[in-house]
Amino acid sequence: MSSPQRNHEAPAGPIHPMPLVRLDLVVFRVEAGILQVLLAKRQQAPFKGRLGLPGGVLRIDLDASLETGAQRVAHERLGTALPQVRQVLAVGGAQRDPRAPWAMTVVYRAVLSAQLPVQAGKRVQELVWLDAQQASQDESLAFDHEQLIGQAIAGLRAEVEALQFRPGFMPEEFTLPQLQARCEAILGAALNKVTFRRRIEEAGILKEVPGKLVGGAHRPAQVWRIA
Amino acid sequence: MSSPQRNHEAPAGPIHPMPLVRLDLVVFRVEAGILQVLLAKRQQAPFKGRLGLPGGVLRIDLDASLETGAQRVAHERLGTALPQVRQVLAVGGAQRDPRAPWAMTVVYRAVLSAQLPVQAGKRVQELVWLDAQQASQDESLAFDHEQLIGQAIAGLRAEVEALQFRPGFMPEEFTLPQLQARCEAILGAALNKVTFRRRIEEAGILKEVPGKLVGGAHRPAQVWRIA
DNA sequence: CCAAAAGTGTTGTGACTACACCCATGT
DNA sequence: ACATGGGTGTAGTCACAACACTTTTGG
Repeated sequence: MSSPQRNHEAPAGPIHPMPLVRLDLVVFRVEAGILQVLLAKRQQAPFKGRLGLPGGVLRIDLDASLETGAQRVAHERLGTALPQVRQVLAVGGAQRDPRAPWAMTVVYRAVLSAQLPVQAGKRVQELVWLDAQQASQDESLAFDHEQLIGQAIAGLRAEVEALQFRPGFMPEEFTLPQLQARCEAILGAALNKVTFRRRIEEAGILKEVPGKLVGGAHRPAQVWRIA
Repeated sequence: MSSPQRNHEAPAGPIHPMPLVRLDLVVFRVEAGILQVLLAKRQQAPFKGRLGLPGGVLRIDLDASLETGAQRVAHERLGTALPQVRQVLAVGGAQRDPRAPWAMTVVYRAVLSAQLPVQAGKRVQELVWLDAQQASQDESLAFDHEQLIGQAIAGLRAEVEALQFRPGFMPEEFTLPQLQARCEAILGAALNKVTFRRRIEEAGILKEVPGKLVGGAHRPAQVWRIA
């Protein structure tokens, strides 16, 4: 009885105009113990010349879903694939963007694991890494992007506190001190070494690789992998 | 309300078709110690006759923002205002809804505090309260609504565990046993009385009202208010 | 042998739980 | 007086943090 066959049946009721739907990206990395966020200098109005999140318009002819759309935007604007994007939230309203009578944005976040080379792509003048904590309070950013960054940081921190590491969060192989340092940078606080290792152990999310890695000029550390 | 002021300076680039944007509601209540979710029997294809989340199409001529749009849909479909709606997530894709070539949904959740009388409104045949936990695994619901319900439950539980009670979560005045019972129903687990009260105390989110309330035929309980 | 970082054991503290107990009211 | 649920005190347990310590490498 539920046989959706006719794909172009008229919607029950009048056809209403739809808003402009954009996809924006909050891309993080950890550099020198600091959580940084990737911002683009805007080439167009509004907020021309200011810094804002890289993003693009949803293309219903190209994107199979919101998430794959976010991946496409990453490719076009940043020239790289993003590991494990996660949705932050959606915002929208009539006064959001002067280029359209009604505009909304779906925001995704991702963490770059290694030195995935990010390079400016289509319609991006320049890409800049800013301290994420500072950017989340920087009123000079375009739109309400500083608030979106704050929401993205909150979500990322919750995930790290729960030790939910997705593939792509770290390089293929890494040491526990490296992982702990990364977590500390994201959380903005020091973690206890004993507790951290015990929780990792109990979570059972890592497995060791029977090989070692030099750590400068000292005792080498055990190498691990996710899952 | 907001007159679309034709700020149409041609968007830099071609104008792309936009998806159908819907707003769906996950409305909870607690009845007899069980967390329940409100579902509507669908009058139209797809999934005609099945149960699904009440929702409606975003109207850029009526809605100032996504959130106020969710409120409007609540009024139209349920005949009531929803206290403190919170966004769950947005989902969308090309194959989502046969009525449109590309459709997306922004999902909001809310908890009805008292017996706010919900009644079927425009284009709603019948409203039903189901056990929320069961509904989150009920494959017979329309679309992927059982997954959306699961996400909404997870978000609600996280909020309750953090003791983040918004106005409207409870009636104006209530007792601690009532609040604890409500939390237990939402979490689906018993809470320790001592710990619960100590955490409430430390959080400082409630204030007592110098008045009492009878609790059946026994010792009356202290009455509290939020904030 | 020394420095420095990796990794482990030990102890104290604080939060949660279980349990017991007192309090206030209606019958 | 008693039953019933509201409210509080006490002791045991568990997780975490601080600290000390051992281990392993390069110089």
